[in-house]
Amino acid sequence: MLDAHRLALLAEVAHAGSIAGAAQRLSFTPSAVSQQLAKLERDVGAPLLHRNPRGVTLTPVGEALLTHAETIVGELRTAERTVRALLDEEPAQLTVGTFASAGMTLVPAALAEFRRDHPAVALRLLDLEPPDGYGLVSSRDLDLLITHRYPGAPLPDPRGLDRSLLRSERFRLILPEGHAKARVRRLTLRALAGEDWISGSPGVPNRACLEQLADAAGVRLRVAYETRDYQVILALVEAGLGIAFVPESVLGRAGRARIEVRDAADARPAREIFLVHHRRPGPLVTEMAARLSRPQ
Amino acid sequence: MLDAHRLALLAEVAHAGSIAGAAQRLSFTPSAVSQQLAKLERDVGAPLLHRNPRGVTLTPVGEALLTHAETIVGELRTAERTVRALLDEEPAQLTVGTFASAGMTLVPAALAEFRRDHPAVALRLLDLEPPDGYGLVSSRDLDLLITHRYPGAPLPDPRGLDRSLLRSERFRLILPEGHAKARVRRLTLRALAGEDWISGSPGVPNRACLEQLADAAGVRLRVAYETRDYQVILALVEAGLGIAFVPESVLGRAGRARIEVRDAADARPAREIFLVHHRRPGPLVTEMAARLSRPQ
DNA sequence: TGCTGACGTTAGCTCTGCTTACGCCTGGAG
DNA sequence: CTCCAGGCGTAAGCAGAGCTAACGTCAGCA
Repeated sequence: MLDAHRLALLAEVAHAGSIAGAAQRLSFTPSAVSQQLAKLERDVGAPLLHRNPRGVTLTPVGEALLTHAETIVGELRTAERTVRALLDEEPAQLTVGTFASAGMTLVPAALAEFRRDHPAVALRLLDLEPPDGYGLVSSRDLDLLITHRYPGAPLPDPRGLDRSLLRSERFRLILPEGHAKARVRRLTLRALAGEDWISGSPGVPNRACLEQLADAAGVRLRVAYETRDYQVILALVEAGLGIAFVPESVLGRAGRARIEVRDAADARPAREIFLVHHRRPGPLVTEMAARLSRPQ
Repeated sequence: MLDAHRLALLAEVAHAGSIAGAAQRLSFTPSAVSQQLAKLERDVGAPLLHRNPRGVTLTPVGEALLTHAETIVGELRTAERTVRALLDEEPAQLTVGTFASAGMTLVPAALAEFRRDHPAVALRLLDLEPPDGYGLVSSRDLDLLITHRYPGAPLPDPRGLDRSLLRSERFRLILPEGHAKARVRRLTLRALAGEDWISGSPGVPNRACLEQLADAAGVRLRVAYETRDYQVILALVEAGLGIAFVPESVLGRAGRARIEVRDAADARPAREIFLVHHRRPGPLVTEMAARLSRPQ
């Protein structure tokens, strides 16, 4: 039988992206982790990691084993919670994983309410960008994951977890105040093809979405500034450096003073926001999920 | 995090019913097993076993942990199989658990066919009486379980496994050849209340079923001979010592020479036979299940 | 070409975990 | 009642697993 400790180590290394990183998180020396992984590979009979000069990546066998490792670690933690619950030793801790913009908009209100009602519960927040995070829910590093999908991006395999649509959030077009195109009644992507766009780097879902929209409209957009941080995008637009699509929620309730908010007639993207948790969530998870679902 | 090895040990001890028994199966000394269990109890923070003079039984916490232990062991074995399959190292082994009478009737034909088509696959057969066996499927000690339910007996929690009804098998009333009551056209339980009955000991599902039937008919039956072995029951009836209900299949295709087979008009019990296996069975399991399902 | 950061290896020590030996307890046979 | 068998637990000792520390190796970079 495979060794669960070593599998847990594999999961940790996969998440950290390097042996040294995992070792640090676990308060071990890299050597110890390396040796244990070597033994796991001997047990399995095949290499699990590609040793790159900068960190490691998983082989196909390693990938396959990783998903199992995560469910096993999750089962071990579930077992632990079961007996804790039987012994009335509630650990009272809730770890929520969010993507950056949700962490600034959706989550704080729910978190504040939750904290008011359950001051004894230790709340932890983790930043994760999709499609990461599912494995951490499987392994119970995370109690609740808030994740999203941009149009066209694939929806990851739920791996036996419970996933529900929290809401669908449309994107708005933002322009600097007084921008020439802001006066146009019916804005289209085609009409905006000549502008300087602000978006994420290639590969970031944000950017992929924008390029897909442009393809659909038959135009080619020029991305003049690259950043994945929506707050930075807002600042750049405010400074008159370009235009962008941003999720409605990052605009805030009151809106921004020096920004014009419009819609493109031929491109109305929206991202879906999902809640992911274990099949039978505890009461704390259920309550937090309910708070997040409540319209604000 | 709990130690998976110790949890596996707990499962082994629970199945064996004693520390010494588990130790023998695992080729350890009882002392080693005892020490590991003591450490597991310290980890958990609560006793898991009642130490009886003859063997051990689980505490409620132990029971709860056992089900988790079984799924964890099962997950570990699943992980192992996944990588074996990726590396094309099929272990080619199939372990089937059956109850005694199925082992003599249902299974042999299917097993023979299977062996003919897959001579390289190692077949193992385990005898188990319901409601045991589900845990062994969870922990992958068993690939396929054939189990049954007598009328009125509770159906165990499937625990995330796949359970399908294989068939429903009625019971027939058997009497010694030339028995006075064998001439009666319409036999009833009430009319047979004065006879010597042959059945299992109290607690055996067989016996519980008989008593329930008697209650329903408003009579009290006298069990003169107790045995759970249907072959022995047949022999006793042949010898003229009493009458009994037996599953149809134990009568064999040709029937028995010195036995009269009848039905009771007011009591026509039947037991349900189930197939239990993991959610996503491998091809060998699927094939064996198909063979068993085929009417003979 | 030297420097940095990451991984791997080796030697050595600590500590886990097994065995052996022994004691305690209960239930059944004589 | 006594004795014995079978079960569990504890103590001491030893082997091996697993960690640390120190050093070696390699790729990328100035």
